[in-house]
Amino acid sequence: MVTYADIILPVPLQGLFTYTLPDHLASQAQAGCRVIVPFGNKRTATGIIARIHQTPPADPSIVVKEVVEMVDAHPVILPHQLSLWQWMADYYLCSIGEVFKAAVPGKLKERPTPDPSRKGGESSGFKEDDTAPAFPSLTGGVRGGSLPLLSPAQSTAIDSIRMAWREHAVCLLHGVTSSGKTEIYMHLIAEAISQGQQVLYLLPEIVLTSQLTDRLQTVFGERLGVYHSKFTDKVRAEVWQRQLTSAPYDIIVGVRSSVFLPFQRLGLVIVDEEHEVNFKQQDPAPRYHARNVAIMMAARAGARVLLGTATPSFESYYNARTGKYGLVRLSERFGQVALPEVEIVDTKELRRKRLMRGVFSPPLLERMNQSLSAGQQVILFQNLRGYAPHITCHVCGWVPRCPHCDVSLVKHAADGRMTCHYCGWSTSIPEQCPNCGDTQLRSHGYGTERIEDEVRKVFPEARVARMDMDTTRTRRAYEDIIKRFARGETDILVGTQMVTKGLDFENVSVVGILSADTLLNQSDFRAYERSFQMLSQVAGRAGRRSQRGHVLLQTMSAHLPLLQQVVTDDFEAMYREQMAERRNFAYPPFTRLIFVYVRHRHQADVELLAREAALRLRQVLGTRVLGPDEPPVARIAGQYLRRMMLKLEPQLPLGRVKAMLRQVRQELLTIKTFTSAHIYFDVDPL
DNA sequence: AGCACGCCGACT
DNA sequence: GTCGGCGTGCTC
Repeated sequence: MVTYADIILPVPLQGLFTYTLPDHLASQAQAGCRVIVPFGNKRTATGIIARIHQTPPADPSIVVKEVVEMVDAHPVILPHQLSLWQWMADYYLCSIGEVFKAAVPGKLKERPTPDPSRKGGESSGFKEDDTAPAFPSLTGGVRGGSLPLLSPAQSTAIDSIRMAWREHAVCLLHGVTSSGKTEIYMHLIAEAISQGQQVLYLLPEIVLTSQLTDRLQTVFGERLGVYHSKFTDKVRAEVWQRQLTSAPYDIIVGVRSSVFLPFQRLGLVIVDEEHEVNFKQQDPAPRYHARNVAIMMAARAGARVLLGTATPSFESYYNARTGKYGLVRLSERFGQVALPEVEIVDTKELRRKRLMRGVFSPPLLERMNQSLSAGQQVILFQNLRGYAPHITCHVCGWVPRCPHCDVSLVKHAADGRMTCHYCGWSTSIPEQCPNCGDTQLRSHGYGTERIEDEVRKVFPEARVARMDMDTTRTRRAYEDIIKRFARGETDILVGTQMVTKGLDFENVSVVGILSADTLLNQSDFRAYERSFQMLSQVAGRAGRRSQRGHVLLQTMSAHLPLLQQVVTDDFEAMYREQMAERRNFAYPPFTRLIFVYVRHRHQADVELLAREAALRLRQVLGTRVLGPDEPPVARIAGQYLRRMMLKLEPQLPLGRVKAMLRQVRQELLTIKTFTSAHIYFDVDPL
């Protein structure tokens, strides 16, 4: 009898590919093992066996090829992972091959170079990589330190969490800033591993600094593994392989992609900062939400889930309030840290009175001066990197734009270039206007680089550092900035969102939000939810243990009710108000959204395709289809984009809708003029 | 997504 | 004459 294997290949094509397994390979082949197969014209690819069976493909026109080589003697993808991959492909409307691509470190997808010390075809796995393998950056912690002591409020919270888990797989921990969620996590982790279970601790990229990992390593020592996107692919592949051995890490602290790691006895998943938008992968496919994938993964393993945050996402809070998740509150600040005082600064008024000094208002300058002269530190938040978001010619009004995208170029003074923040294209800043030849090119608006400049002018004595994507290219640079600030070697830290996330600095007494307006003026329905989250988080950086901090929130819309809610740290009021809006306008969590994107290199074709797609979708979904319209940036890297929004009420059979979407895409792409187009979906977009 | 094939334009 | 642009089709 012929043995067939259905193989997952790293391509954006629907479905699996069937190959025959020659007898000498069939005996050792298992689902989850890697294989080398011929694919396409004289190409070979590394794939994963999804299934082994005896049924030839139904389509007689398919010429079945043979598996060339087995890479692994034992599976590198476990059965529950394969099942999770399939769920992701179905739910997020992508191919399982795309999930494979995102899930597995590059090293494991390459054809392995023959290892001279072993026989071919057995190069997989880990040498049991006898002695405990050396993981240079990961070990070296104190082995088995002691757990932190808990306050009564924290102990009560832990009891409530355990209680909630009796009824719900998922529990949301709504704990105000500085309430000490991390200590709670540590106790729950210790409890899980003492029962022989493994723990996954998910964090948004930016919070995963040595500040936290050092602390965890002090307690958990070598049982802790770290999975960070700033580690090399090699290290990530090693962590993966180690998780397959009989001595895996008990705890993995990691970013979004660590939900893909193999766990053999997962008992607990912690998603810290669960509201964080970075948990959602934007591009490329799979456009997945790591929190939701983690919940699905935990369900497969029978593990409990704890979602922690000071500002819950509406989705999670709604799930908790409606009884789908357990809900535990922690409203007491650890060590009686005072809530920072948030002061709204009306820059519109101050500008009118000509009292602004560049981007700085008098109250902000005053607080900064006080703080600096008391030997304390200041954080300044500006949500844009670079020097200035626009340059214009003072004479003719010319604005440099990206030749490939529909955006203007951002001036970066450090390298004298102007750069597209979408495709990365850049060119040197011209000496004179290419349009009229004048020499007066002017900068408009402020990025972090320019803020840093201004700060140095106003506070020439202060030691200033900047933290954004430009200054933290390497993990080293990133850690250095944080460490220097933590040691008090920096007085003022200027930065993008990076400075807002979970970094605890004892000596920060003033936080300045230079302009909340770009945040507040975003045009989508989540603008206020997001603004509240971000503003509360920045505010939380001010004044920890010993003193009450001051937050100065500069804005031109000083009278927005949302800002009062930030001042009083009133999440409930914000939630109630915004939920009323969501209900009225049928937005999540009252509906599910799917964005349908079409992309083409010709503008005329993309419009034609978008119109045709909308027409066909409306035949089935009617008024649930909105658009097509232009997304905020309607051309990226030379490709034109259009977008439709599907608003689906919860009662709608989602499986059938998704099958229809796949079908419509399929049909549209077979039309001659659209064959070179792209149609893709963003399920639960953020 | 890759990759090969095949068909027109402006070069040595 | 031919190098190379990209439009098209295919991958078990």
